[in-house]
Amino acid sequence: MAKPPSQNSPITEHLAYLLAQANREINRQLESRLSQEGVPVEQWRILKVLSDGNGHSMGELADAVLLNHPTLTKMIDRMVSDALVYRVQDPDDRRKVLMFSSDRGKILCKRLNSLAMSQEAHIVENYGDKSTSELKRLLESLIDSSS
Amino acid sequence: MAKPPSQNSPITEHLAYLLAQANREINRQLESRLSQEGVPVEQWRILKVLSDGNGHSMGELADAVLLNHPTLTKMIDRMVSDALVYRVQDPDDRRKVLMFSSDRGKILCKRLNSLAMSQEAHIVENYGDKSTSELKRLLESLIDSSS
DNA sequence: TTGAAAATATTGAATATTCAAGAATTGAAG
DNA sequence: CTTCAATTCTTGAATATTCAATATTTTCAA
Repeated sequence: MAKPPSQNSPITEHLAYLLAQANREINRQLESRLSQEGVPVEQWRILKVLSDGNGHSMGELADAVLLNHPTLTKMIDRMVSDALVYRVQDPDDRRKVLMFSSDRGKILCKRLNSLAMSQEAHIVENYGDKSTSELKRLLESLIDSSS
Repeated sequence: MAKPPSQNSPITEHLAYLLAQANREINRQLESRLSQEGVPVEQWRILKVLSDGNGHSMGELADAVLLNHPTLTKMIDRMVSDALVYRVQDPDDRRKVLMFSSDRGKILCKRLNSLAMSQEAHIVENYGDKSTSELKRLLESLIDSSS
């Protein structure tokens, strides 16, 4: 069994570092694909979450897309300017703002999904089907056990 | 075998998303521990890499600690102010700047290592020894296959 | 019912990061 | 040699993120 990192272990033996490194690499690849549509990764996440057609509050959305509230607010401002999404005040709780994807946002989202799917296909090609699904399973389980 | 994500799959089925989510969670935990010493995660990485006592050029260091060059330059400026590290011009190639950890930096690094080790121990407790080492193995292999 | 506390989203100032350009040095071809 | 391209690091301006404070609405206990 792998030993845990000790005082003198290189940083590459720390789980936190390996996660950061892998995330950086994969995120860069995705970023570079999505740049074809001029859209940052976070905006793809937002459009994807909103693509279920239901309204999502800013709080829900911030959790789902891994951004904190003020950052999300400002990104949504930009997306509203680009007519990709729109705000509606929640009639049941007027503190909340419900976000929806516009038709334009939905069309863009489909193209972004294709780019993201093709990235994942590319990873599976190099890295293997079995490793990919095993890694996903372990990541899900790590996330569960950490929250 | 797990199916790859399709147009309508939730974002949680994408490897890129799972990596981002896991990284965010684990990084936050580490950040919260290291804040006890008032040090951001990136500074721990820098001190750890420099703790071998060898000089590392800014370029090397930027790769190793997952920061791009200008960001690293500015972080190093702060750490020089705090007397944690110092710059030496490389005598063999005067374009390069070699970075070294000061004694103060080395002492701080030991305390930070302990905090990081205790975090990893905590993860292993909840998540399991076997899962942790398997996850590390898969991450290393993903990084290899992606670079 | 009222008033204080909690929840939700946004704003503005402070901070940090990134992009593009610059300065210094080296390498290498003519 | 000499000059021109490549490498390395830093800087300054533009951009983005974060922290703390604010405004609004809801909840709930007295």
